[in-house]
Amino acid sequence: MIRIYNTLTQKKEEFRPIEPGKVRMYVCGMTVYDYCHLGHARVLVAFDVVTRYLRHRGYDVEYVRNITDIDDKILRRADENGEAYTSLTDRMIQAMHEDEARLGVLSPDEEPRATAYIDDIIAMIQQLIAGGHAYAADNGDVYFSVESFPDYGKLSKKKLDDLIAGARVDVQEAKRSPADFALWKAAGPGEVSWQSPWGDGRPGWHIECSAMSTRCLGNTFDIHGGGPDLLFPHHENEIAQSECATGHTFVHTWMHAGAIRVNKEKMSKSLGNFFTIREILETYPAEVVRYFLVSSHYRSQVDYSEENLAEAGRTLTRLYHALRGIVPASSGEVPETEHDRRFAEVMDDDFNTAGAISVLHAVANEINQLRRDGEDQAARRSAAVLVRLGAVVGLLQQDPEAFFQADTGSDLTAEEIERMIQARADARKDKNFAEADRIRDELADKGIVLDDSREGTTWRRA
RNA sequence: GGCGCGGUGGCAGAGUGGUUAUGCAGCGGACUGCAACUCCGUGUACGCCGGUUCGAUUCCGACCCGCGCCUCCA
Repeated sequence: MIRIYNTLTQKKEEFRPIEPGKVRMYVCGMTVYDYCHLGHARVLVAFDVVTRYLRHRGYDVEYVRNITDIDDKILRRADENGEAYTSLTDRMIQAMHEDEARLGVLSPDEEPRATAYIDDIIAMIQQLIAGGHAYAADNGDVYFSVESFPDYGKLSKKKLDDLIAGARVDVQEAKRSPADFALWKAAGPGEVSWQSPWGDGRPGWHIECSAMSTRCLGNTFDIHGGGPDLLFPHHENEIAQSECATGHTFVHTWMHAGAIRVNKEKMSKSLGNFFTIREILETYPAEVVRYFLVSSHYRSQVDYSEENLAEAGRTLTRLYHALRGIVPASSGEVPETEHDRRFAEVMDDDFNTAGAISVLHAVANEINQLRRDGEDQAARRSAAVLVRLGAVVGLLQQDPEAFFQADTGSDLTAEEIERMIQARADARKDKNFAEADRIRDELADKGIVLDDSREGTTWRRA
């Protein structure tokens, strides 16, 4: 039985999909006006693990993650760049797909783009107006009337009175209440726009997710996820829009990832302290970044630091060492082990990847012991377990040599390194240890570490 | 101010009413020409004060500290 923490009820609940065996999940994806940063990576990886694990447990998962490709920030950035907004969004979408692939994030089943759902968006706004939940203002905007939805605030636990009194929200003449938010924004002269019953304009920020999720997954679906800062207002507003438009419960389980921090401050656009994924991947192997993200629980806050990434690298290296130089048995031939059961036990508890990783280490330890004792067949079976459990969290799927020898940052080619290793082997045979050590030191200076074993010497990047 | 989350060993990070998290780093030993890798062994923990309990790091309350959202942000 899988238990998931539900932001709506603020507790872990037994997960029961609406349709047995089938999971419908929607995750808020990117607004594509810039490269993805580490915070995006966290959400991508977190829900990638959720999807992989649910499938591992036998569920048929329909995973939808949208792309918001029309929005004020996009238009502003395109304008600054002097390019068409579609050229900006095309570029950023392609970059996002590259980043995802490098992090081992599987593609969602559907990736709806807001601009392809304008008709659905307009239809939903019409439903809201017809139901008395929205109104067209004199300026051509259409607003959602927050007071028309008694449950407003149920996700973020906010009281409408506090929101209005706090009123850091836009106070605009056209709004009936300061907490009302735009469903449709009238276009200014020369701005990108679509035709609508209220004049030319574009969708507001929140409506596209309501329209796309409903269109792709139905009025009510199982899981809706996203980053921590979407909880309010974005997800709160989605609930209001969808439940008022359809008359049905929108989502059963709300999941939110924890924030990434840098130097004890939240990493955010407004603070300007964010790292893009591609920036980080210049310094660290992608799988190390993924390991770093998976090594703590998806809801906890994590601190990005060089020290933490370096440690993730050392730890992942240990796991790959266990797999080095042996061919895992075929997984189908290895029945469920105690490790598989333990892994499922911790993952069933709200996707506890930190606990799952401790199981991975236990398996690696077992492999190393078996190899020490010459139990090669048993070691191959345990290796199969390690690889199949690693797959569920998206780790350890590379050939170990590829992991060890990629991105050396060294000028030496593999051939040159092999030649030096051979020269060292010759020197050792002649008991010329001074020369052997000189070669080893020279390689170390260039970021190459040697590992000696009975079978010979292998190398890896430091 | 409103709402919410958290304080675990040198560091990272799970978890539990009484019994080993795990990893990194450290220390001792084995292996090694010496190292690295690996193996064996090993130390240091649950913010503070009360309460409940036979027993609390784990439940309850107060306090201190940190953080997030309330504004574009994943």
